[in-house]
Amino acid sequence: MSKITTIKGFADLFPPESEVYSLMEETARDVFTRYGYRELRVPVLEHTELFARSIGAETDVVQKEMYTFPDRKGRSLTLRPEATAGMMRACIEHGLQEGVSKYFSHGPMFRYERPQKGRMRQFHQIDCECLGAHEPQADAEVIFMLMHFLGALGLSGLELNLNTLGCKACRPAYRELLTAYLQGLDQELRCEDCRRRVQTNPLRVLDCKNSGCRSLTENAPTMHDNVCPDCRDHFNVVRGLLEQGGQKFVLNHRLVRGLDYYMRTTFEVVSTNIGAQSSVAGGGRYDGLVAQLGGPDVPGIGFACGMERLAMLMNTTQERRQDFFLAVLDEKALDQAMLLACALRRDNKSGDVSFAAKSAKSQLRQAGKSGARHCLILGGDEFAKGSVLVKDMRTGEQKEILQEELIKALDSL
RNA sequence: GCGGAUGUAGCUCAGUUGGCAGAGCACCUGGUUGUGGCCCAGGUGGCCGUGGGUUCAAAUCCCAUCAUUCGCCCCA
Repeated sequence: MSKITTIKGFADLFPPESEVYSLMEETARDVFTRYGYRELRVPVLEHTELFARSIGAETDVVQKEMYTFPDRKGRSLTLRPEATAGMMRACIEHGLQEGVSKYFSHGPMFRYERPQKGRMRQFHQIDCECLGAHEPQADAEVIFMLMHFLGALGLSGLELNLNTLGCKACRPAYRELLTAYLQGLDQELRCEDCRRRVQTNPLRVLDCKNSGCRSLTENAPTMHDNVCPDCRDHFNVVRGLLEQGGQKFVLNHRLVRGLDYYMRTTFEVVSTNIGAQSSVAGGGRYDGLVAQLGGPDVPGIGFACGMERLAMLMNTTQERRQDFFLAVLDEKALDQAMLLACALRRDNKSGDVSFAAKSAKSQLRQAGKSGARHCLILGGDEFAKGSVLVKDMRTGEQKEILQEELIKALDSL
């Protein structure tokens, strides 16, 4: 019989790693709530069209990375490759309130890519979306919040990259300008991919990691120098706010995001020491997206954090702590022991109880490994007296205590 | 989709020129009739990824295949 295994690019998370993910989720909730965000839970499966319309039909994500399949009635469904589209869909479907709405979410996303370090086919993101604010103060707040969150996870050594992508008024002109510039040095472009990109997505040439391409585009016109006055003013306010707030950042004119809906402010947080997949969070403004999905013309800005990548940066040494381990030395006492343990748990104590009467030595060993503060020993003698022997695992002191006084005794020890 | 590396015990990995399948950690039992960590003794645990080939003989050499992994692409 062949073994059934996980699907390629899908992973089981055991402790302590699973606990790191819980910690990230709790921290996110704690921090985001302070900024007025509330949780939105949306489905993992959506109509394919949602993603085609929001992310961009020409992007790699939509063209070759989605888990798309027909349901039993032939409708095309897709496992979400990112969170924003579904959250926008939900907001539109249930009617947006006037003013600003702030939502966060977290959960699994799916992309059919070749797995590698920090990249799974099922991966997890924490997302924040702020709708209804076109002002640059909203951009700055979102960035402050993201950095606050990453700081609360105890991460350091991260770099915030910032850029503006212009808007639908000024980006087309820049795109032409850049294309013309790139075609001027077409022969010298070293990498194959960039030759193709000049045609399909010229902005991506700026983002190429090939050092030859990078030096060739060193003097290319930048979006930043070619945005319209409105975009320039917007970006300057964002930069000014970050500076005043003491948030360091790097202006990176090569920062071009892969999803079509981004405009104006974009940002990305990178780490230098987790291998090739260095981007741990990214986001930006997407003012046209809600309208594009059939909703009102409401502006938006948000970001996504890659939990797998954050996990690589967090130290996973969380010690196990329990209040007790209940060792049972006599078969007669097994039932009573289990009931006693449950009573302790109802009284907010945490701990394990033996289901089988084994040697004192082996159970003390087990108690030690469980990290229990006290080992409660219930053998034939204690069973007869209705008591329990309480051993302090740190000092080794032990004391016999009647079972009905146990709860009070554990508190005072 | 393209390249490179690796598959041997639960985990991390040795395994020489082709010659009985190994270590450390973990786990279990005992040393102590009912007392952990340290120490000591013993023990469980393997289709050597899978299928074929060469050979008297294959974990080892050859072919295929699957899986994992690191890069590219792309993205969080």
